[in-house]
Amino acid sequence: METINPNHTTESLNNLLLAHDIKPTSQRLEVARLLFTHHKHFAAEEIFSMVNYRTNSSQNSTSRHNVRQNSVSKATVYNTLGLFARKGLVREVIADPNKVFYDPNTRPHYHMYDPSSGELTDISADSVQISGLPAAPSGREVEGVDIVVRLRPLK
Amino acid sequence: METINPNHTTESLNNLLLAHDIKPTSQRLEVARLLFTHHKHFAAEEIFSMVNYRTNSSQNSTSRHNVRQNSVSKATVYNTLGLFARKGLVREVIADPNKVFYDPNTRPHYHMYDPSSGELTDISADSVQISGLPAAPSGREVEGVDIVVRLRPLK
DNA sequence: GTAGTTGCAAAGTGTTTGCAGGCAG
DNA sequence: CTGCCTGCAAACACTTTGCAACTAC
Repeated sequence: METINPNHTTESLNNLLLAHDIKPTSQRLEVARLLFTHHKHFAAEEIFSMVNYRTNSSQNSTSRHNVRQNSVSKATVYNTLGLFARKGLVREVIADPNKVFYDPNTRPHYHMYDPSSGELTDISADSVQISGLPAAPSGREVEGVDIVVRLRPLK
Repeated sequence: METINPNHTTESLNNLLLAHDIKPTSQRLEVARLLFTHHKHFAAEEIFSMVNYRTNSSQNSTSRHNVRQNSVSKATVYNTLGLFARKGLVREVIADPNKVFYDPNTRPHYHMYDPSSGELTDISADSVQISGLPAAPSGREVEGVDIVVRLRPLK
């Protein structure tokens, strides 16, 4: 289900952050790497534990840019994710009342969610047509339209 | 914004609960009354405080069915709302990561949410057309499709 | 130096649970 | 009597905050 995209070098992640007006610190790069090398939606707690209890397999031996920090504090993970979301690098997905998912895909698309497995998958916006949604009331504008197809196990 | 529908007598609420296989206790009737006499979406905490810090204006003098309890505990409010949702009396709306809204309208419809005001309003399903959503993966079925039009204040 | 960043622990918020007592059939 | 219902307080999960130490330009 989860695929790895190895096309993100530390260099390109660096540029990605800079392009979004985010100063690339080693912690932020750690979090960004997780988000952008896995095609998957993560909750903050998952990111926190992945960053801390896992040694990244690639470029662990001869990385010359930074001393690899094996830990990013919880506060920093949350702050970083909030920052990424504010800067438009990732998108928050509200599908489960218990946690926010962070989605590295910021282009319009929708989601399918299975609460029983916690699995959240993308639905491409290309095939989906919606019409007839009302306009925003005065003084406000539409920020986005979220669609969540909610699944349950077959009886 | 909020309208009162006085058409729910204690009697009809009683039948409503019974029809949904819920034993009508005085606490459950309190919660049901709140949900069904206001055309509004409530969060659990709101219901908790409304039930406890407000005297219901109607039928306070000569109600002969139950001694009016001026308080419903927090646990009971949450248990009751969970029960109502499980039994299909109300619907949970996941629009805000901080709280679950309970919607007395269980027929298909969508929502518009303004996080800055906390206001959640209905969008009738009649006018909205969606097509192209993928089928559920094997072993699962679609429980429902949630659409949330997310608003923000105009700049 | 100065401003932004980090980590820790503590606090906070919404929600759930364990359990003893209560009430209804 | 028996089983469900209730209320309290404690526990919980996720997230935010205050603050002192740190780092980079």
